[in-house]
Amino acid sequence: MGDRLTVGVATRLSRYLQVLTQAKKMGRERISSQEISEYTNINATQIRRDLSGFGKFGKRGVGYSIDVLLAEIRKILRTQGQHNIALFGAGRLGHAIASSSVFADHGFNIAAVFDTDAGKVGQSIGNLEVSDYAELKDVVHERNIIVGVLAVPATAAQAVTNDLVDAGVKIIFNYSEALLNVPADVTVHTTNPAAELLYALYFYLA
Amino acid sequence: MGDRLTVGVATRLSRYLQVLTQAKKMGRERISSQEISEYTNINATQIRRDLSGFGKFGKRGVGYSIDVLLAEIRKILRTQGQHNIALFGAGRLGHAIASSSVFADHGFNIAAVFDTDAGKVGQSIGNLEVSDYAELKDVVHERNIIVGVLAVPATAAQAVTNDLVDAGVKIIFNYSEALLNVPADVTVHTTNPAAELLYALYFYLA
DNA sequence: TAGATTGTTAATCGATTAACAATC
DNA sequence: TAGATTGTTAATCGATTAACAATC
Repeated sequence: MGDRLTVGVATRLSRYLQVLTQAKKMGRERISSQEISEYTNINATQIRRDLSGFGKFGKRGVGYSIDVLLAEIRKILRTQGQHNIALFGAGRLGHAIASSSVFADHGFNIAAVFDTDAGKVGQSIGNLEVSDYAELKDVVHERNIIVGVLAVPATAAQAVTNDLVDAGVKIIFNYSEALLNVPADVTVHTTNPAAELLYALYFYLA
Repeated sequence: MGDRLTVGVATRLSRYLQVLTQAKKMGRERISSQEISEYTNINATQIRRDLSGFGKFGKRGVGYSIDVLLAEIRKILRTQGQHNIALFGAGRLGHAIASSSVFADHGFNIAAVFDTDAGKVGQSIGNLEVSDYAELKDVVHERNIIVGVLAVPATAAQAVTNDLVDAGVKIIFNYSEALLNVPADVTVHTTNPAAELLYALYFYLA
């Protein structure tokens, strides 16, 4: 099947990957659809159905081998390789992101850090140095950066976005609350913690 | 209708609220279903359908008044009041969260900050002081804290979670990558930036 | 009036769920 | 063998989409 996955399937497979990665880190070797369900809030039958569409990866009465499932899902999502991303903003949030393993665990390598504050150029953040913002376009091309992660104030987000779009980046991950205007071929993901809390709160109060 | 919203509707309404809040901040007064669609990636027809189930909030040919829609959705989600939350972890991520307006914008007040490192007690973070972790249970009750936000290392997340569950907190917002075990009546939301990137990447590569 | 956008219908597609045989 | 869990079916429900009259 060279068919494109539906949005729903791709989203769910990504979430299984997240759980499997973490379960492996915790030393687990096998996992059942029921357990994945508890961590993702996705129905266990649906998990089995999603997976069985691509092959028989599990063992009845036993569950799924985490290594096998990780490899299979990465194959399906075609995300086995390493991908370079650039981080914008060397403030507290930028440092927190750079020092976290959450991107590295999934094959995303932070290949550059930028800050519009020229005074920060050359400062180190993790094992990287803050690059000169003027070199954005060159760095994106040289290091084949396909994702821009925005850890900048909301007031600066649109300007950085425009420069990223200009440089040809097609995926933007927005940690600010700004609403970003981009061309139709650019994808923006805005993190949304308060909205998720409101939703949890509704079911708590109701 | 005293009926409970479906999970899907509650999720989408929360996302509309996020966009409306930000659009208002940017000085906008009106917005169309098409614009909300561009920012949320939710189909415009579905947005109108979600809203029209509760009343006729828009004006044909014009769009929706942002103020009207904000008030109506808050009414529907019953999230008009202020809610107290507690932040765990006074590191870089904790500071970034405390200094952001993302929770305050939606009526969430950070009423306490804790850190398991006793050396940090009394330090200020924003206009709060880090409280003594030993007082967790008392503070949760006194300040009526209903959400715990975890900005702690993955290795510490389960222990803090257990203490929160013990103190009666039913909603946990997990910024670490740890898989948390909780009783069935406790809701955990784990942020998942890498999984969302994987999903965006699939559609970029395909 | 002309243009824009809502509110609503109807048709289709995907998600959800229960149930259970297969089998490890 | 007994217990557990997958793989799969079938039935239902909600999401998605196109289309368009109503109306601002």
